[in-house]
Amino acid sequence: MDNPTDHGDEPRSGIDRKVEPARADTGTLGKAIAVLDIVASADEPMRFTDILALSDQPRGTLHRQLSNLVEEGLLSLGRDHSYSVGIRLLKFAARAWAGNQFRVIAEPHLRKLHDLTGETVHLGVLRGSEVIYLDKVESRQAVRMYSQIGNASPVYCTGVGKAGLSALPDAELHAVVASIRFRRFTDSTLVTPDALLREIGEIRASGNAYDREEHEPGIRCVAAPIYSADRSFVGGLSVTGPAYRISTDLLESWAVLVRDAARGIMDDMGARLGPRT
Amino acid sequence: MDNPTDHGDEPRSGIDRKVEPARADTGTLGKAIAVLDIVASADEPMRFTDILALSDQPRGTLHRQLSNLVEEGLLSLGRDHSYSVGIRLLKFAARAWAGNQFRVIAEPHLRKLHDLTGETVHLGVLRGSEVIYLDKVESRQAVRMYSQIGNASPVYCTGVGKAGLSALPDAELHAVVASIRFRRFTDSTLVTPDALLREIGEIRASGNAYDREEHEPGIRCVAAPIYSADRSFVGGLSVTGPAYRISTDLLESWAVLVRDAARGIMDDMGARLGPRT
DNA sequence: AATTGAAGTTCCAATATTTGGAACACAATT
DNA sequence: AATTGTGTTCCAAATATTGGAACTTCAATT
Repeated sequence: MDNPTDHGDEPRSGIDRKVEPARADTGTLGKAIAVLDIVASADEPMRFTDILALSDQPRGTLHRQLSNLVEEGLLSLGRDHSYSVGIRLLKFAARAWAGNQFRVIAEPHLRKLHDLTGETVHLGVLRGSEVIYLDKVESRQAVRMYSQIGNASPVYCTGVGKAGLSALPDAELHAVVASIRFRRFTDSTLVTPDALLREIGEIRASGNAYDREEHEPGIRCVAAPIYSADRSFVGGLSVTGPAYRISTDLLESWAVLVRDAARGIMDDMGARLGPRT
Repeated sequence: MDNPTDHGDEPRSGIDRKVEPARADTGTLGKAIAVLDIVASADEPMRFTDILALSDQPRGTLHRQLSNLVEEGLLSLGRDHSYSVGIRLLKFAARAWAGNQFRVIAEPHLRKLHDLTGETVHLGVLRGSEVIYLDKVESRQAVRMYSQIGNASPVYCTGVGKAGLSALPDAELHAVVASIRFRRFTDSTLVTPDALLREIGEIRASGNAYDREEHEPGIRCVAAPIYSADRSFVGGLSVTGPAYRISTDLLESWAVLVRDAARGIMDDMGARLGPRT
């Protein structure tokens, strides 16, 4: 819940002062978005000097970039000179969500899976070494949905993440795994590339990924991968619940349901996106 | 859609160059975001040529801009060469929402207002001539929340919008009103600047704005403005319900509740944002 | 199967934009 | 009043963007 989008790093260069480029060149836009990302990744509003310390830009340059971002509504500048993410992004995101074909297609399947299991169902897509949650169906909607949708979690300790990884071609899989900065969330968290790759192998064989309290203590889930034929799109869905209520056996009994739902979604994607007439 | 800040030079120059809404100059970033906005404003994925027709950029330029946006994850490019809004924006928006101090402060007040009235409560902020909804509390959350949050509606035919307008200094108010392109949604929609300004006067006097089926037939609401002392921030909140259930008298009886909630939010903002230590 | 045309992509010299160091302004603190 | 920390502005030099034209790809049509 904290690592920024940057992946890709500089293998050598003993000093690791700055993060950044390594991405294909996106010019001026890329630099501006990197600044936006810095602000978005912080837990609270940042002041100019804070951002200056994290970006490796000179003062004058950073100042103009921030001004432009504010002018465009992508950032908002408080009276106390603190920058936070702008509401214009909400508008863009509402469009991104409503218009996401994958999500729209998946929605009825998520509901059905929720009806069958009675537990929370998640839908997510891979983005670099993160999973971004696209949708969620749960019984009690007392908890705010926004707390989950759009949120990013690590690939290596979530069911949806590992399911997605299992669908990647080996070359991409290894590239992603190599870019992961492992962090131990619980006693069960996989914290080495080897352990993760071994598990990916099992997921490929069985068709299901599990999160055995690897991200949050007391939370388990079973997941299955969803992907387009050419792997240009890779994600997954999962059923999640508290360990005290969901025994390992019960969880495993849902595996086939989750696979079926994933299969159904992929069939629908093929039908709707494939022919394209 | 924003008011042009002066970038005064070129006093005369009889020639009218075709270009642009005269926004303050945001350089390369602004052009890229304008392209993003074109894609986000469409109802379905757009192909290169469609975008080309709406942007007044040459092919080569537009192509690079799109490539950069895709590379940054702000757009996604389908196999069929169609562009749609990228999921990275969801991640940014999740941060924008979770971190929005105004929303966080307002939330308990929204809930209380919902408890008192039993109807749907909205929270929104002004952005140019639009209202962007930040939060929503309703009884049945069966309807997906995302369908509302982040969505933009016109200022001139929504309760929150008119409430917000009433809190603007006259200069800004007139600038915004002048920029509105009125459209008739229902028989009751206000479609002239004069009618709108007259109503703003009444709202300023009474402290409450009403939407009397002006945006959607059968939907009424009562709203009140929320604003910071220096008007750097302007929004509103409202209670909305179906006309068949909410009589005009009932709606008016809630006016004071809505004003009280707005007052409570502003007090809390003052307490939390004002001192700032 | 070959042809055609529309859609998408790449290239590169000319041009406009960004860069970044340093000076300037403002506010809070000593 | 002086000092320090922060935010803002300025402008010549460096760099990225621009946009017309050529090239490629794909699908429809002959």
